Amino acid sequence: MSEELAWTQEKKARFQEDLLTWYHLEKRDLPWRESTDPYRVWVSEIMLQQTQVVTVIPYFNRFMEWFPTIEELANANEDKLLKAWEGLGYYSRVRNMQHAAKEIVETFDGKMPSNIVDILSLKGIGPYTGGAIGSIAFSLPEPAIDGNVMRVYSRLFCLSDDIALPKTRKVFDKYVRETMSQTEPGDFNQALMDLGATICTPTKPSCQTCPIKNYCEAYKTDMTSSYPVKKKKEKAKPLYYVANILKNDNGAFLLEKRPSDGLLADMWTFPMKEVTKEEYDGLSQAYDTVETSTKMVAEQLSLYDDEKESIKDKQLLGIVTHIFSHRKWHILVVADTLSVSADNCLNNQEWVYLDEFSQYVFPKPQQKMVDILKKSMNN
DNA sequence: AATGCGGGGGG
DNA sequence: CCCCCAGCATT
Repeated sequence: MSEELAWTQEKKARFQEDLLTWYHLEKRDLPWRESTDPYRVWVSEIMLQQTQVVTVIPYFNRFMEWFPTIEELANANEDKLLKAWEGLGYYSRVRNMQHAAKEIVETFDGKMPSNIVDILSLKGIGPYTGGAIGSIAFSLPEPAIDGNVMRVYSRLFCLSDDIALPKTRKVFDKYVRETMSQTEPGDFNQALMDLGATICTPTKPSCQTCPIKNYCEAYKTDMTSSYPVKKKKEKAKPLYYVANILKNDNGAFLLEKRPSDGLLADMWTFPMKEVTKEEYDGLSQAYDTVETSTKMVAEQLSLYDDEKESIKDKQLLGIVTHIFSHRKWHILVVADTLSVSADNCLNNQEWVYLDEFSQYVFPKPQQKMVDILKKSMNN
């Protein structure tokens, strides 16, 4: 699969020099690069997992204001913590980070440990993040292999291993470990990330301006478009829902807290009921036609069996679609046109006024539903 | 090794 | 509509 690494020591040194020189001239000016404080490096690297730089910047700045030290992160209120991450996705990242912060306070005197074994022992810190923290904050000669680095190295050495496979990371680990700077590992790793983000891009890489093109096997053979090799992922499975917007006599809306495990754990949404594709199609048809169908709709819907008597009229406000990694949600957003009484909600539910919504943590699909609700109220 | 876990951008 | 971007925990 992979060819032998046959670079001389001299070639490795020139390669590192060329890459580092480029980085020192061209590196992006990013808030977390103002210092190499381990906590700032840690927060930024966790946020940057599966998330683009432009998205992370405002979240990072606010997070450092809200939780300036590891100790304050360890003691942070859970709702505020989740609020700091709202909209960023992969919410277990921030839960794991607080878990690790508590470990650091209890076991490591409140300071990020400076050896790679202890760094990697912390919850939420795997090989990539551990290498990034170790190299940037503590100058440890550890690789930090993310998707950018695998793309760069797959082209550099024409490595055909499928980067979607877990075992492939070990192949790249060997190559990066053998070619990386031992004196400036942090800058070397960040240079690779910047190169992957700005020059050695997934499509149409800017090879002419690449500082290491003369070392690149794929560039020499005009094969950059063949790398990296990556297995295609499965399509998102469609799921269908009806979200019910209920307003009580006081004008508050019913929100529901999702379970503590699984997708969007502990976050708030309008109550949602999963339906089959056939029910979904039937309902959207019914809503689209006439009022005479509303009774049928109410019967089919049966969102709240207890209150079925009160479901007299419903209105389709809009449709929300949202794509996750493996699922695609199709949501009919439905409002009751008649108020219901202000008592009577389940343990995981609350009646909330619109101007209080900002105090609740909403995932993106819910934010889209709120937008639809607000728009309908302006009409 | 396979799966679950969000959300963004561009063509 | 399609495509691309992906670490870590869990099992």
